[in-house]
Amino acid sequence: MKIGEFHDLMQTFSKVQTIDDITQLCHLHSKDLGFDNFVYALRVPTYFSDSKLVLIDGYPATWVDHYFEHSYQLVDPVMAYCSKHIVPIQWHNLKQSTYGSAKRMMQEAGDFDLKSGITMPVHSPRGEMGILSLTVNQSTKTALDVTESALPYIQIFAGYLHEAVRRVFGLIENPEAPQLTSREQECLRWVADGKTSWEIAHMLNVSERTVNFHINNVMQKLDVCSRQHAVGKAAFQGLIHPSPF
Amino acid sequence: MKIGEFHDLMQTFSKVQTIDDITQLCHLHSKDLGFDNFVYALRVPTYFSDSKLVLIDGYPATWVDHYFEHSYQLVDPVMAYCSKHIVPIQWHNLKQSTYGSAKRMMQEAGDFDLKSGITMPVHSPRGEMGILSLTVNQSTKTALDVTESALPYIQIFAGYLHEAVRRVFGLIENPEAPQLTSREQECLRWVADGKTSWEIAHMLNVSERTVNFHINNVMQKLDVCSRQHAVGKAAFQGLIHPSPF
DNA sequence: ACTGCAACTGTTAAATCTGACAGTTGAATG
DNA sequence: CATTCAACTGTCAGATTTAACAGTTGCAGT
Repeated sequence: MKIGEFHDLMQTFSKVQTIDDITQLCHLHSKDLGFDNFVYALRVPTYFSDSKLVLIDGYPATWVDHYFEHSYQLVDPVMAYCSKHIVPIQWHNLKQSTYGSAKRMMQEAGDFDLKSGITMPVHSPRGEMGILSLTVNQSTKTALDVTESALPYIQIFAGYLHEAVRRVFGLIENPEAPQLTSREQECLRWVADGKTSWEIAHMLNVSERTVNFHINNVMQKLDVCSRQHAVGKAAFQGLIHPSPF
Repeated sequence: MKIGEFHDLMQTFSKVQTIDDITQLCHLHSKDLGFDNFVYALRVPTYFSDSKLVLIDGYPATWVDHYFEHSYQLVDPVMAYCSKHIVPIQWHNLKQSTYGSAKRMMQEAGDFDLKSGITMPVHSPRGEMGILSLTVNQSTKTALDVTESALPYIQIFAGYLHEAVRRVFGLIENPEAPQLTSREQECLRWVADGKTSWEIAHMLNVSERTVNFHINNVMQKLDVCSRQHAVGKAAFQGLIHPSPF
């Protein structure tokens, strides 16, 4: 398929309104690219101590259960790759882990018909991470050719898919995100960099009271009652952008 | 050009060792796609109150100076788009801002021959944001066709470019990142979520002293001397992953 | 001229954190 | 069996933050 056509096809993602529609499209497009199965996982951080997981897949439910029961996400070499990179990887090009647990996992995946595959990580502004994997039931030369030639396509695929899921879940706009004034942002940034009120006051040439005043306003706007939490929550919501933009 | 060929071309990015090489490749590839000029900007957070900016471009230096002198990054609609999205945008599809300043900016860009363009944002695991813009000196129908058909290509282009720059700057692996024990991570996460020592102690069923002990260890490992800073620095270095992975 | 709002300032009591003191216990490893 | 290391615990002085009190100033838009 020509890339222009494929790109046009992907625009269907920009209209959908439900997860079911997205699932249908994923089934369709992964078949088009010659794959037998797919899985898309989106991690949406809610707090540091918690996050939501959105799963869209055609995987055997038994495998998915098995995977999370054994906390395989902690040893999965695909996961390790995804948390560091932004371009796709074919499974057979992953460095073979020396850990027995990782090896065992990949073997068990094979038992569930997940033999060859390609995975594309997508990272978005608030730290959400999406992972799209496309799989083939075989590990023949032909199967590897399928993953090879899918390299460019999966990047487009994963991008529009990820954007669609973010849109459906309301992750793009964050209407609740409070507006911080520039002075508030400034103080908060210095707090996040470990400065005390006294230090910030001297840097900004204002009184310590003023610094506390601004930080207090920040804490109220963020609905928290300590600086630590303010830093954590703001970092989370992307409210403190590193300068210059 | 076929996408397979284009993808193979992009693999040249995975070998380069210097920014100069990368610049050459960008010149080459943007010409190939029918564009007159390009700019790639990478924001690398260092602290919350500071970040490094890597610029790779063929833009008129006078425009770049002009841009930063007037702090246009704060009103630039392209920037605003990039900080929220992960798929490319053609400039003529950007919502026209009601703010006079944004409109004036786009007009001035036109005076510098930046008339039509397409931009692709790339976000990576530690919050670095890369922006690749390809431009045409005209705003004719033909120019818009160039941007239109570049939509799929620029996604591949930006991905491999971004990965190359990250590699060259050593942003992928972070060898200095200290290892936190599981208990230390646990405490730190709760701190980032705004809990006091007393609260954490009760949640973990240990004494308050123990919580302080762990957090103290964290602070030493991170070389900081307050909880705020620990949270900020850890969030920055990606040391506290939201569960489950 | 009136309104709204960001930025700014002083004081004090109570809560919380920081850094210093010095250890025990249990699991894993060689 | 010796060693290493994560996890755990107590106390106290001094620093810092939090939450409460009540305002002034100057700019921008209606």
